[in-house]
Amino acid sequence: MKFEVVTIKDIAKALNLSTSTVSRALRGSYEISPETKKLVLEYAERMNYRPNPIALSLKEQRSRAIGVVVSEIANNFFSQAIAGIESIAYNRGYHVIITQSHESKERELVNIQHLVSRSVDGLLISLSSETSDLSYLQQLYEKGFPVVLFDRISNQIDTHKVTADNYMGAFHATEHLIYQGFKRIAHITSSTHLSITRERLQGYKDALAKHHIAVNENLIKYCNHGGMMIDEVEVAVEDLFRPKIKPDAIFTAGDRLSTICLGIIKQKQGAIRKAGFIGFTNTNLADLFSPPVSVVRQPAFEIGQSATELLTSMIESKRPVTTFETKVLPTNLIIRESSLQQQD
Amino acid sequence: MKFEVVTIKDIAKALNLSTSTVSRALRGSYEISPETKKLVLEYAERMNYRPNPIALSLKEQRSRAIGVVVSEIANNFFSQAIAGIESIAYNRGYHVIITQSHESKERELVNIQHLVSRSVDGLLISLSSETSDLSYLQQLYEKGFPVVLFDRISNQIDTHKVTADNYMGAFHATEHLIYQGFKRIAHITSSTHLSITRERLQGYKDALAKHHIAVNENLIKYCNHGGMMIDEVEVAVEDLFRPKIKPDAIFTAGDRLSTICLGIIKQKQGAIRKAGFIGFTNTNLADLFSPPVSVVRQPAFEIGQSATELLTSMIESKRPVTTFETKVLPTNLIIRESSLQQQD
DNA sequence: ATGAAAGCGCTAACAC
DNA sequence: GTGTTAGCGCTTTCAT
Repeated sequence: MKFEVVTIKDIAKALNLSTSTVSRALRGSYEISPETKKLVLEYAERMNYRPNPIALSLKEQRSRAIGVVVSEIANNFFSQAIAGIESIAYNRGYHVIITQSHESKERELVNIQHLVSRSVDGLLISLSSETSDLSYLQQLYEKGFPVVLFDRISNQIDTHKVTADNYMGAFHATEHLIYQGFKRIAHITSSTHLSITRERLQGYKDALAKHHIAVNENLIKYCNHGGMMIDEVEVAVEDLFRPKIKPDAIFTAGDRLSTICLGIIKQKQGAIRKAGFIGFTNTNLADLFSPPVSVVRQPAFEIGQSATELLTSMIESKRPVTTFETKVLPTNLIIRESSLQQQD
Repeated sequence: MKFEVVTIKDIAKALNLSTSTVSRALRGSYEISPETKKLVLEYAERMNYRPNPIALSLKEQRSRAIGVVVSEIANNFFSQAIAGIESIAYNRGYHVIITQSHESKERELVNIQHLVSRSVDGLLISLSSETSDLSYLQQLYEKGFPVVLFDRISNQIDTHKVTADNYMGAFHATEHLIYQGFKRIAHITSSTHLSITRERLQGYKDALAKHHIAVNENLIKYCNHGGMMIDEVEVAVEDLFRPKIKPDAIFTAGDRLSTICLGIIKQKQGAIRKAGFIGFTNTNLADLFSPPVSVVRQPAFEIGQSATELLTSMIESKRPVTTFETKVLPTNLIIRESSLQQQD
């Protein structure tokens, strides 16, 4: 069952022209006489003709659509990044198709394959926390398929990349805690497969080192599902606070991790409540928390925009692109109550 | 530039068969000899053959994909609903294409047209707050195109619909405030174009009526952009608290509206702080707020699931579907501190 | 059991 | 300036 859409053929028949003439008239070819052109255009308008993008994709092997793969749209960072992606894509004439990997490498692969076979013209990817083997993506990129990595990137692939300055973001957050007088700063982060994990971890460690605080591996907890499983975070927090000597501050490395961790802390009350807290998150609600929460905020919208600009320029480039850039955008340290030393 | 994908033609050539034989072998037709079948299947496997979905869509006028149009994915209700949609769609073999209207009726229309012309097999729509004229959608539905409305529905179209019980949700929220002793309960809501606005408003009014409290139109504020524009909400809150006699409680009718409103209240301090508060929102962070915020929570995931089940059954139905159901799922009133009467 | 050919909607090289 | 034709990848009728 099809929904009676007008095709070029219908117009041609109605106007006693050939399909090619109609096609040419529609796209304003100079070879067509003004009268015919007018005739066709008006009729098409009247019949509400719309070119069939599927036929176009099949013919031209392109779709004027770009595919996006993120782990989770219910994540402030990603929904803001997607807004940035759409803002650029739409006024360059691209549609945006959003898919989620839910931090699963299989799902990520399925999504990528589906998007590619649907002839998206390029891909914007933030890797799942499970992904360590990028060979599939690598093959794609070697065949010249335009891919831009953002947020969670990888050096296994040589292409354009856009991320926040995770290292400095973590460094400044940690240093801020140190300046506040915290001594035993815990770090809760996700899988070390992720570039963002490694960068933030390094920033944390280097800040400690700068201030002559020894890194204590017991104060670093890895939640490999990045907050997708609450239990994992709960165990991490419990582990952190079980020993006699407890951390006096927590620094979390991700959106979900931060909010889940705050929830657990709130629930557990007691000693934990008193620890300082700062986390990477793009929530707009941090102000509303009790206490208001200090955060490292990423320029999510701008990251989305920048990645999309690079992608569309790759797509539209005549010659294969061979030199790539990695854009690193500064993060924003927003200090609220949660990371201040309490005077009691 | 295409990415060297194997086509049926390639296989046919390599195996000295016709494309039709290969096609049939691939789909396991009984007319093909076991040997040929085996040969083809193995070769296809080896070459990593994947049918081209675009060609299939063009041929079959269907795509095994469903389109989703929501106002904003950066909204807890919608991202949860989308998770529900995906959970059903994927194991019925459908892909999900997500688009956002950003509460703009033009954008909504563009998205719908794009999805339809891309041959999605059906549409899951939550209307934008600007949408009042559904004639385009109506045409679609009259041609037999499967559409299911969810959350923000309309009686202009006779099809399957799934929503939360907005009326009762609002009724109970309001009644709860009344039981707490609040007398001047304000209601901040969005455009009356939206079904959810009207239903929640009615629930609010009826609860007041039941308890013999006169409805005061000055206590009802309409933010036509549903919280997309902060200013609008700010003006509403200011209007509410400018008069000498101020409201003693606020009941907000939407996700964004609720959180923005809380932000404004927090910022303004003073008298407003003391008002009771409850709002429709699906945020998981309400517990973390100060004070913890009472909410009306919608079964977003289940709404998404249910809508998708109805849609796929419509898509797969042999005969045109003529009787439709409207599913109404109960909301969940979660009482925390913000809506309790303070004893001071 | 297999092949040839048409057709889904569109464009473009090649006539005339 | 306009028409004819082939082809994008696939399925399917119709021959054989």
